[in-house]
Amino acid sequence: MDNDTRHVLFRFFNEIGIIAQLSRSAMEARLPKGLTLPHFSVVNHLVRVRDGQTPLKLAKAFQVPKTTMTNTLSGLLDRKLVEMRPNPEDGRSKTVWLTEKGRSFREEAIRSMDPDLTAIGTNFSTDQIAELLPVLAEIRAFMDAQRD
Amino acid sequence: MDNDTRHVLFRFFNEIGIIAQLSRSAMEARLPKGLTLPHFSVVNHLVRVRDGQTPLKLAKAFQVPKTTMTNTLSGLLDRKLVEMRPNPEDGRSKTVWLTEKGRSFREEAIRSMDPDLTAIGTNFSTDQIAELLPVLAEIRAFMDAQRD
DNA sequence: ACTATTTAGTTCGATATCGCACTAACTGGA
DNA sequence: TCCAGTTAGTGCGATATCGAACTAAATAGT
Repeated sequence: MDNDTRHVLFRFFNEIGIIAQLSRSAMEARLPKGLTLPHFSVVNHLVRVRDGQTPLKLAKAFQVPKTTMTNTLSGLLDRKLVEMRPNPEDGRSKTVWLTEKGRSFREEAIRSMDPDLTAIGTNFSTDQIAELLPVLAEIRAFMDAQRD
Repeated sequence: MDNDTRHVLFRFFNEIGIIAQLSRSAMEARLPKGLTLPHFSVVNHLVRVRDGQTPLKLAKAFQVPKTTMTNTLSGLLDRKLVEMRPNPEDGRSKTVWLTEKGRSFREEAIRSMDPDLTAIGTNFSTDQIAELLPVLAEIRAFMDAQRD
């Protein structure tokens, strides 16, 4: 493999990693103490997609081991942002539902992140960022398919 | 803030986060058991930039708390991939140096990642990825400046 | 020179991630 | 109707991350 190519890819993943790290800590700085990005992400996912999903399905959606999802969900349960109900279709399983508190937590969190997003939106062309999305999505999909 | 804009930015950071997660686990799958991405990154940094830096300087370069760097370095020390020497310019401080084992570890690690990088290099236009770098670097630099 | 403040690094405790192993429940084949 | 194998979720132990508090050394102000 070409040395320049390797270098480009290394830099690419390096930039990606740093931005991910910075955005994560920026988001967590806005969340109530004790809540992390995964907590928000799960609640957000339940709003955007739909609630009532099983923990395993969530673990797969976020590509984390199910033990990690168990842990994340227990934090949300402790704070009553979600609740569990039995899965009528499978006695081993559960379903995860948003509470009112969970929905308002999400809205509040999104609102609190607005200043940071606005800062980026005003300093960068949103169109330019939007143009990155297809490439990023392709790369993400490819890597996702590779992992196994 | 415009709802569409918010959505674009959310998706952007979401894609970034997923790619970071996937690339991290892909890399770690290639590393010797017990070594993580930060371990590799530090060794790689010492080769690319130069060794003999202080732990604090490394912590700042990677934007992690110094306690995290202490922990990462202790893993590298245990495996004799780096060694510490006193800092002649500051009695409180240390300097971190690569060992021969550290250098060959880095080369071996890079070699072992080649298949994965090649897969991406052949399925995507490297030029296209290279074009993303300036934008990503700008965003990274902006966010970096924001955090405080 | 002396003291207060700052700085480099570590220790400690809390929490997140995640592999392994376990239980309970479902499924498929005789 | 059994039983073997699979699947959903959890408990536990190991390690990573990181804030708070500490020690030792440097520095700044007087």
